[in-house]
Amino acid sequence: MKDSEIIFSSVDAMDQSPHRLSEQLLEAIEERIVTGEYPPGARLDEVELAEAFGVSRTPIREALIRLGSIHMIEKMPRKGWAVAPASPRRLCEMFEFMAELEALCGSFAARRATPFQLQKLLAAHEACRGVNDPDEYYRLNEIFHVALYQASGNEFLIEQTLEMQRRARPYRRLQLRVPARIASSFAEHEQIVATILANNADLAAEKLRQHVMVQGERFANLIQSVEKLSTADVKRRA
Amino acid sequence: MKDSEIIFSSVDAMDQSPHRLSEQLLEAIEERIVTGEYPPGARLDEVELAEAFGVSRTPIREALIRLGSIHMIEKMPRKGWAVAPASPRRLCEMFEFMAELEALCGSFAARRATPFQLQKLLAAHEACRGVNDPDEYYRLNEIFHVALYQASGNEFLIEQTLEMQRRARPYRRLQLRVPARIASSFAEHEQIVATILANNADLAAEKLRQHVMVQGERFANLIQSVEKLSTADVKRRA
DNA sequence: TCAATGTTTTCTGTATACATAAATTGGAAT
DNA sequence: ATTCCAATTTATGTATACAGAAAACATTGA
Repeated sequence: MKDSEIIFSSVDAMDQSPHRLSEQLLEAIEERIVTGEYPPGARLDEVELAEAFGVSRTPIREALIRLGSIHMIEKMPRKGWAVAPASPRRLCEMFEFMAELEALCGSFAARRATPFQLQKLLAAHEACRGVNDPDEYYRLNEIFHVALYQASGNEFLIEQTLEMQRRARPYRRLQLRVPARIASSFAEHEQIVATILANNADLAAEKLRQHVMVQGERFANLIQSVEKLSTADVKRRA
Repeated sequence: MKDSEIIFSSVDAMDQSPHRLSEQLLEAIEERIVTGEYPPGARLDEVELAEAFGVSRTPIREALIRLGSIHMIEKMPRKGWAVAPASPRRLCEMFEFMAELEALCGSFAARRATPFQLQKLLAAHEACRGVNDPDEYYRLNEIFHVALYQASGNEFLIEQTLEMQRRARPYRRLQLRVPARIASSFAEHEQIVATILANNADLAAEKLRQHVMVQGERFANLIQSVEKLSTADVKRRA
C-alpha cells in the first residue's frame, strides 16, 4: 500500500471525483493498451495489475470487466484476461465501422434534423473556421461531429456513435499532425453541411464515409509502420 | 444465505460453468428489466438485489457494471443504479439501429462475401425451409442472421451486430407468435439471399432494413399496448 | 522412461469487512 | 419558527479474506 501513488503517474490527473479508482484505472489501462505498453495478446493478471497500481483486485476487476464489455480485452476460459488483438486490419475495420455510423448519422440528419439541430451543426462548423492550432481544431472537430450525431435524431444511434468515438479517440490521438489536413477537413465539413442542409441523405452519407475513412486510412498506415517497428523490435530482442 | 436457491427460479438453468453467478445474475436482472419487473426508472439497490438473489454485493456489482456499460441501466451520482428508460420510442430507435447494422452487413456481404461464406448463408437459409414450429424457426432464424453478419467480412461489424442481436433478443422473445409471419420471413430471407448472391449491395441493404424493421414495428406496437396497460395500472394504484 | 495418480500451488470468483463521503435527521440558537 | 450546525446513519467504493476448481508438479509404479 506504500505505492498507492504509483497510479498518479499514469493518470492525467485526479480531476474526477477523488475516490474513483476504477474510473482512473480504466483509463490508465486503456491508455497502456493503446500505447502498446500492454501489447495485443498480453496477459492482464489481476494481481499483477493490482500490485502495479498499488490497489486491490476489486477496482482492477471492475476496470477489466468494463474493458471486456467493449471487447478491448478478452477473457479466456482459464487464462484470465488478455489484450484483444488490435491488428491494422482490425483498426481498419473499426474505422470502416465508424465511417458507416457517421454516414448513417449524416443520412438521418439530412432527412430529419430539426432547424435547431441544423443551427447547432452550422455553429459547430463555423467555430472551426480559420482555426490553425491542431489541438484546438481537434477539439472543435469533435464537437462538430457530436453535433452531427445529435442531428440524426436517433438517441440510440447517438449513444452508439459517441461510444465508438470514445473508443477510436485514443488511436486518433496518435495521429500525425499534417497541417494541410486541417484545411481539407474543414472543406469536407463544408460540403457535408451543405448536403445535409440540402436534404441529400445519400450524398451526405457518402461524404461522411469518405471523410472518416481518410482518417482511418492515414492512421492505419501509421500503425502499420509502428507495427513493423515493434516487430523488428521483438525480433531484435529474440 | 438460506435463500441461495432463489436465483435458480429466475435463471433458465445452470447450464453455464457452475460457478459463475455474475453471469447468471446479469441475465436474470436483464430479464427482469425487460419483462418490466424492474420498470424503467426503478432503482437497483445493490444490497436489495444481493438479498433478493441470496448472494453478496460483489457479483451483483459486476452484473450492474456490465448492464451499465450497455446503457441498460444508468448510474446517477449519489442515487445508485436505475433502470434506463426503455420507452417505445427508444425501442423503435434500437430496432432502427439494428436494421441499419443488418443492412450494412448485407451490403458488405453482397460486395465481399467469399464463396464459403455465401455457402454457409445459403445453408442457413435452407435449414429454415419448411420449419413451422415458432421456437425452432426463431432459433434457425438467428443462425441465418449470424451467417449474414459473418458474410460481411468485417469482424468489428460482426461483433457489434452480434452484441446488438443479444441486446434485442430479450425484447424479441416477447413478440407475439403470428404463424403467418414465419412464411413471410422466410420469403424475405429468400429475396435477401438472392440479392446478395447477385452482388446487389444497395438492394440487399434495403431488403434487410425492411425485414428487421417489420419486427421492430410489430414489437413497438406490442410494447405500446403494454405501456398503456401498465400506465393504467399505475393510475389505478395511485 | 513413461504414464498415472496424488499433492501442491495458483488463479478466479465470491463473501465480508472496512472506510469515507454524502445525506438526513435532530437539536440548539437566534 | 426557521436556519444552521453537528451527529448519526446510509450507501458506495475499496480492501481483504476465503473457497473451490484447475493446472502444474512431483512422486510412484510399471
